[in-house]
Amino acid sequence: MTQPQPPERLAKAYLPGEFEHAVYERWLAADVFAPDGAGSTADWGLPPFVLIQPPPNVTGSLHLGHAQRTTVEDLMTRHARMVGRPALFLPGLDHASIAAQFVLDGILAKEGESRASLGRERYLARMDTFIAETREVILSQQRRVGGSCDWGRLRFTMDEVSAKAVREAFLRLYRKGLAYRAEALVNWCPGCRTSVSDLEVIPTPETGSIWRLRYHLLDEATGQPDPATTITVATTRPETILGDTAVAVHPDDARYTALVGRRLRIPFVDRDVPVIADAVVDPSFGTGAVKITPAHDHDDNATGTRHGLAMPTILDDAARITNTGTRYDGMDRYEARTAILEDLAAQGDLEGEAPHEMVIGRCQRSSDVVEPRLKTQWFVRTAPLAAAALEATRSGRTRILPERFEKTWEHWLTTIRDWNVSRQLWWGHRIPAWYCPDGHATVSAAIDGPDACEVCGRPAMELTQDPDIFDTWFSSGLWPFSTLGWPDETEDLRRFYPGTVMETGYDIIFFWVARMMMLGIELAGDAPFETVYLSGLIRDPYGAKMSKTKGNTVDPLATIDELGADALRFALVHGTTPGQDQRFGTAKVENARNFANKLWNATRFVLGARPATIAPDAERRLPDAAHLGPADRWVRSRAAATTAGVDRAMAEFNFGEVTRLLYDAIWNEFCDWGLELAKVRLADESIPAEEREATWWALVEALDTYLRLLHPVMPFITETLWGALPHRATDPALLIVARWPGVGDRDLDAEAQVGALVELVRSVRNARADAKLEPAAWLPLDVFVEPGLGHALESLRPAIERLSRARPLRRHLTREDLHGTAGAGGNGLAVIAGPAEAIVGTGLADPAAVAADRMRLEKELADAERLLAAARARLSNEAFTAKAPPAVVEGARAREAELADQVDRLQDRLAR
RNA sequence: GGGCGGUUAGCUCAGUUGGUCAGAGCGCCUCGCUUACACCGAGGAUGUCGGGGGUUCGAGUCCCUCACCGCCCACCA
Repeated sequence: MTQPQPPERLAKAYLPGEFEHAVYERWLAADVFAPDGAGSTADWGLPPFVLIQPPPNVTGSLHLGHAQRTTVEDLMTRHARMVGRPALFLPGLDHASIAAQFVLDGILAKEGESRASLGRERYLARMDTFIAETREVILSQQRRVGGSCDWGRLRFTMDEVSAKAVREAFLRLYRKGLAYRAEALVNWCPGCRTSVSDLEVIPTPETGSIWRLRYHLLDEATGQPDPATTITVATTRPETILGDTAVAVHPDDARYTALVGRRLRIPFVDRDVPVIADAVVDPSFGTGAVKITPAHDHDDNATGTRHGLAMPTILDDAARITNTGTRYDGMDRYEARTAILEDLAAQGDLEGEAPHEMVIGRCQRSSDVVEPRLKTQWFVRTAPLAAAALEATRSGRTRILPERFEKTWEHWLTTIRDWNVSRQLWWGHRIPAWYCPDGHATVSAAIDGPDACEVCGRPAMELTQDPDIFDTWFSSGLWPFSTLGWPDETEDLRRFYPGTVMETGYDIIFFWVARMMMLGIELAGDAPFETVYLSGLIRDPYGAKMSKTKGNTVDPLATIDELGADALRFALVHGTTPGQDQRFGTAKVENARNFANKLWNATRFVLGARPATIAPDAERRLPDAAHLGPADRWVRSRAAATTAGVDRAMAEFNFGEVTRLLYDAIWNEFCDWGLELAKVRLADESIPAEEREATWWALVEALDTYLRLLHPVMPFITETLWGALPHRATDPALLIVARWPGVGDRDLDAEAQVGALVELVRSVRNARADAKLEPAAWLPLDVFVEPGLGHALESLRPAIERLSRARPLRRHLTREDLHGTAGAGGNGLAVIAGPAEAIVGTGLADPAAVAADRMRLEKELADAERLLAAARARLSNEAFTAKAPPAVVEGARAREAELADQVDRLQDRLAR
């Protein structure tokens, strides 16, 4: 460990921009981010903590969602590090093939270029230059937020380590029959010119039309259409009649029973197709007769398979009509729709049109209407993988937080369909499958591909590689182990797989989390993480999802520039609940900045209040217990209580609670009372030096504890302030690798005594404010406290005088004495605060003040009587005393006694 | 059509296993530049915890139901 640095000077004002960058540089220089770095905490013999982070898109820039994730991830990592676990927060980037291509295509379009005009090779070269520009952006932003990532282990899903893992993963899946190639219906986006997964199709409610079309049945004798016998189908997609290969009706639908088995002619293509019976048809919908287009509709495809129907494809990559031999070939799907409707109308077969509410699948990326289409693609067989993933969560091997998402998880994995992993894009991992002229497929993990066709032995030169690439999520799904060098048996893989916590937004639970689970268990032999922590989404102040197109994004960097990264981080977790969306406005960040400012100034005060008998560079000492006053003991005890609370909240992943506890403890306890009570004592030369020293050391100790506890959330300011405090010889130079505080002993006596005196001061202030007395005026205060409080009162007398602006403060040893002398005749403001009572001397008070005081006391009496009545009613209920736990009944009795006493005293006072 | 979440002070939200839990921040009102902090301090006001039932000695806290708002999943042409 490095020697502690001498205390630093703190600037008068809290200016986060002045030190955040420098602090980050110090961490980097000290090599504390790597779990095995020179400054790491890895040597304490605890198991590693591995945080798995969703790698942001390489072309992206930081939005609040990233900042929030980074904050939560980083705070867990920092906490683990301080606890002493070798903590790995591995940073990375995702190549995001479809998203990146979408961005680049947009840029190219502005230059008058396109994917097609450049060609694959030049396009990919262009992509390389593009991401070279963008990749540093997001990484530097992550640093600004304070992510304590191990930059030496930075991974990119398109780097060679990842590429090797992708090839190997696919080969292994293929060999086990878990990856297969087949012609199947896929979701085709005509805009992106690729297939997309089911998850990337967004069901969009829209108002369209539903048309009724008339098909002519064939005369059984002549085989020609019978103008008199027709069947009417309802469709929202008239253009697909060109691909119809049947009309289906429900088997029990009496209207059509006679027609089942007969044939009819599809117009324009002149195809004769059967009327079939299938229970998929809902007789109550439309006309009860459905046209079947097996190549362009998911339902119809299933129907077609059941009935062995032909499946002609009638749409090309651009969703133009093709292959029908009609005049519609070459027309766009919507042009063709219009044309076909016109033609049908012309021949009298368009029976009607009606508006229709429906749900249309649109591409998540381009918003184009997705077209179901038959295509030969690679698929991953998900059933066995999903079963294993479910087993992992059901057995508790992997825990999902918040737990309610387990239901979603279960549902999705039990109904999952095979995963289409082929994409007709260029930017991504090329599928490592080669085909020989005879159509045999050879999958190879070798970087140069196979030597020969594994079926017929044709040489490599006669083989051609599949032009398609993998779905981005295929490589992302390998992230927890591909980043560690898998499939090689690396030291990192051995140490850091499986990971500990995976944090991400609940919106990618299926896209990413499920895929990591499935692939991790199958390929790396174990579930990739112990805990899945799902964060809520950040929304704008009006509750809308933030998006660039809406222009309602908050730029985290601008916020950091203005208010500091610590404030942003604090605001992002303060008052939040796991998995719950949060609306986000700058007011929260300002509050957090104010809190940081408070902490800054509190530290400045403590440093400045150092008794002269302690050298500026003194080594940190524990206060000598014998010299501690009640307030000092209170401060220490409250720090212990806070530590215990923070530990509990951290263990429950309840980070909103962590910040709440610290905010309250630091602001409302430590600053408002701890410092105020210590202030007078520290400045009082008449108090023995050793006592003042003890007080100061107690403050330093508590502040040290709070800085440690707060460090995971507000790393920059805590590091800076901590650096300015005196340290122990055993402390490291940097807070980031300092020990997480142990839970100290509570001092309940001190808590009770100081708590009572704080209450007394509050009550006095209250009474003075109610009576509208001059706040600055020093007024005599006569006090009685119960015997147990006497010592604490005397010890804190100067502070109490100051805080309640009491001069002189006279202590009475009996209640009678207090009221008899000071409060005779009802003079002065009476204050009754539990074990303490006081009278604020107002001298010859003006009648208005006296009246106001009386009103206050009467209100207090009324409140107390009401509460007392409630308490008594409760206790007189035998069911309560019999059934409630003894501790609760005991508490109620104590409460009753207390209230009764208070009522007595108030009545007594009012009677004088 | 299923599933999940939300409905608590003017606004944004916390409220662990049911028993001083009716709270915080912002905003608002009244005071105060007291030598850490006006990015501050002292004090104050505002809620039948969405509606209705139920369980319980006791319910924002558990159960049922209804009403809105939002999200996810889903093959009705």
